[in-house]
Amino acid sequence: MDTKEEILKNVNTLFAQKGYSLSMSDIAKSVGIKVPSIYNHFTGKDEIIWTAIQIEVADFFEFMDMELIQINATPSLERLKLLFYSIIQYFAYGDKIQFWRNMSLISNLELRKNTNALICDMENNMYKKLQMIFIECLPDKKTEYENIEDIVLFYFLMIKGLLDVMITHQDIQFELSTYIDKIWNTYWGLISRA
Amino acid sequence: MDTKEEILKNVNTLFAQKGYSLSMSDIAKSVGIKVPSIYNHFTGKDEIIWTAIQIEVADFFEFMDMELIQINATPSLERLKLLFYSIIQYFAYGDKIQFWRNMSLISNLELRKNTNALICDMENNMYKKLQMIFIECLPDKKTEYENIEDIVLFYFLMIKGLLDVMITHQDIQFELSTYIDKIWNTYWGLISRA
DNA sequence: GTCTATATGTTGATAGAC
DNA sequence: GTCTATCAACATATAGAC
Repeated sequence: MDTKEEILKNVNTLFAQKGYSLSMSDIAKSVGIKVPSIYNHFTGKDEIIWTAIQIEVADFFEFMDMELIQINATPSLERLKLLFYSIIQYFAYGDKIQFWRNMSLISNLELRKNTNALICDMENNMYKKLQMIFIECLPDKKTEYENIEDIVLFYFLMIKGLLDVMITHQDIQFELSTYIDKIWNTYWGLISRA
Repeated sequence: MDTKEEILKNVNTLFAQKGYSLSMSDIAKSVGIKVPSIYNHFTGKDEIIWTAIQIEVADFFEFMDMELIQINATPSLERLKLLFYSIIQYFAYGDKIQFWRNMSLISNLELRKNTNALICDMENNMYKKLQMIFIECLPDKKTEYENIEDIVLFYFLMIKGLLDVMITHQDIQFELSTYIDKIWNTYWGLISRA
């Protein structure tokens, strides 16, 4: 792997741990080079972080697209559950939740604005795709189409809320998988009867 | 107001903006004193931040207790809605969402552990109190007691998810109040039919 | 209680040798 | 492409005068 890729890979971990306050020396140390060498690949710290963020968002986007294709193979009723668990697992792996959290808290205003705009774009795109999945998966239910919008919104909220819980409980003993099951069952129970 | 209070008040804003990476000179400048003067009131940066966090969590706790008392005056069915809007408004005021977000992302491991433990304690306490409100407010519904637990869990998740959206959309044009109404109506619609 | 002066380390970034 | 050397600015923290 070339140095540039190596830098970006390590910045992923460092940004998750320290957010925008990660230092150039942190990066250099993790890669095994000296600080000035970094400037041969990037113009500065902001460019490195912004690149890492763009890659991570694109990665998640790609992951979601792959998942949406894959779930076509499963029975309609199972798809939403499968997708839910996949998304949670994506963020649970490594430090991804912390990474995404730090994205929205960057103290550099311009960088944060760009980042949040990127996240919103991605979410709106996902929102539309999810809506189609929902319409497909809940055809025999009495759910009106206008309600589907709200139910998709809730699907997002549930995931966001769950990720928040996972952050807060990161350092303490916690039966996560039971908790996740409970949440899904509640959600499914609620929308099935709606 | 004495200097110590003034420091803590300003640290509240600074921590919301910069998180753990706020600097002693940031604090000094905001209060209008020199850095060494801060050490006459606190042993160091960690103590200041930890104190500010404890105060904020206690403040929220107190706020919730006051709200729980106040809503007794409203009709049973309106209580949960009123409480929902109150909580959202609490966090929407000033930089409180950012403050709470930064709490869970402190790069100092020990401080973060203590902080998250504090948050969990507070939430567990709130959880129990909310459960009682729910049992009181949904007596004529066919909701079984075991379901109430899950519905309260969802009440929390919905709020957490909504706060996440508010963070992501902080810098862009966004019809927040419409969005909030939509979420509440969906939630209420779902649990009313359950 | 607040200050000046200072210690000691770290930050992001650049110049220029190899 | 990587390095050493260097920079000015900043960090947390302390000693000691007033």
